[in-house]
Amino acid sequence: MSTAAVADTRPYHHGDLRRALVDAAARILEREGPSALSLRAVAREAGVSPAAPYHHFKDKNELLEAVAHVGWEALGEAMLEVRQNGTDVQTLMTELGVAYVCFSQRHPALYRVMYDRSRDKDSLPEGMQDKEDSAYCLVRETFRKVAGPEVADVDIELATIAAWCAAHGLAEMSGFAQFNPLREALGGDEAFLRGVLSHLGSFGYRGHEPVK
Amino acid sequence: MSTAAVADTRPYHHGDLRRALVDAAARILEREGPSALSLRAVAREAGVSPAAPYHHFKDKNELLEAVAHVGWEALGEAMLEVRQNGTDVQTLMTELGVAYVCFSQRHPALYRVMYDRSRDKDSLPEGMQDKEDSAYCLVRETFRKVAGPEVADVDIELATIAAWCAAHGLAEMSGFAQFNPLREALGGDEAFLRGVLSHLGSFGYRGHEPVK
DNA sequence: TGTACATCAGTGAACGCGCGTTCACTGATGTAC
DNA sequence: TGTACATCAGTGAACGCGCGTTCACTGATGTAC
Repeated sequence: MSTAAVADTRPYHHGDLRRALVDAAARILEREGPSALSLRAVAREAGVSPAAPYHHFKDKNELLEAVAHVGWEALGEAMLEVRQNGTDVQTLMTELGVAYVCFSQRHPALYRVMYDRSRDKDSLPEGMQDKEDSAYCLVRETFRKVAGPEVADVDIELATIAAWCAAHGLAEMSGFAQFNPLREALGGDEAFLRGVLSHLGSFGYRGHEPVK
Repeated sequence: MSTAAVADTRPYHHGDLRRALVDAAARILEREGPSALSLRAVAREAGVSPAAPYHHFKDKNELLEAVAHVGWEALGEAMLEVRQNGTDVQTLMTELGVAYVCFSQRHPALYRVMYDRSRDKDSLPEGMQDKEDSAYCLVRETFRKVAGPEVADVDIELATIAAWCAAHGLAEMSGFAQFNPLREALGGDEAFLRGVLSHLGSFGYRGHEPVK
């Protein structure tokens, strides 16, 4: 009884407005897309005045940064889950790519914010290449295993970058209408993704070509 | 003498304002980036009132469409130039990729507008896959030559899409700061691009793998 | 060749809008004594 | 345990801004006769 009133009337202090704002931003992205993501809209969605966010973020930029950060974490988790299904190391690469692209398809607006911010900064999120448990490093380690110990680090790194670029490109383009006939011919979207990813560098491949 | 006055005073009617507006838009993109590209800014840059563009474009959307169209044409031309240097068909693929990425580096803001519009429409520019002389078809034909006649059309198409995705991904990511050490180690940006492009699918490669 | 007139391609002022940010404020919370 | 007070985290009104678009207009051009 005594708690009923408390549940009804929102307290003046929110408790964890910072997180609530980031969540609200994510909801707006899912619902209305990146162009609707204004500071005011986020505050509105969180049920708070337009000035409130300034107690938690220096400016709009910093809020977007936090949103993107959450996105990168989620993308990393989605990719790390693939590891569980202990298949052979060859198909693992393709499955990582599929996981990457599927994430971008599930959260297209969030993915766009993530990359827009990266391009504005000309930088991937900090630490992505270094943190041992990052998705990027998982890809690199997978290449390492496939390649064997005699392959130079440079080549592993280049292959990792190439794979990451391909996944990003496919993430942005996989929905294009031009691919629909092919997608249907192959029996659905995932089959299409696997098809594309497994044809990376198909015919131009010249064996492992070390950097001189 | 009689023409001096004409040269000084701009005539009331512009002559080719449509083209002038698209040019102005391109200039703004080079100078200030995509976020500065408003209809009003374009009109200002072209030296014309904010209402003038409406005699040539239905709305802002249609103007951006025209800007993107010019961009795609230019990208196509840049790639078709590669054909001239009649090298072997293997390195041709890499060089096409380099041409693609270099274009995006020379015109980053324009490139961004091009792809932003494509994603909004979920579609590459119309006819890109069909027009015989398009860059996309050049890539496909190149794959065809490398692969030989016994390879199925589906596999050629998938390989083309994969290559295009990789080029797009690299175009958007090549400037990232994380890659600077590697870029310098390889001796410059073009070497870096060639390195990445030539490592596409390196170790995951399982030979040409036909779609069942 | 001249003239009337329709059409085209501009002008410039105005519209309403949502934005990011700032400001003085106030209610709630935590802490020192 | 109570109280004074600093600090924290909200409010809501206001700021100036640039935007896309519309409107009534006007100057220039082209055409029919």
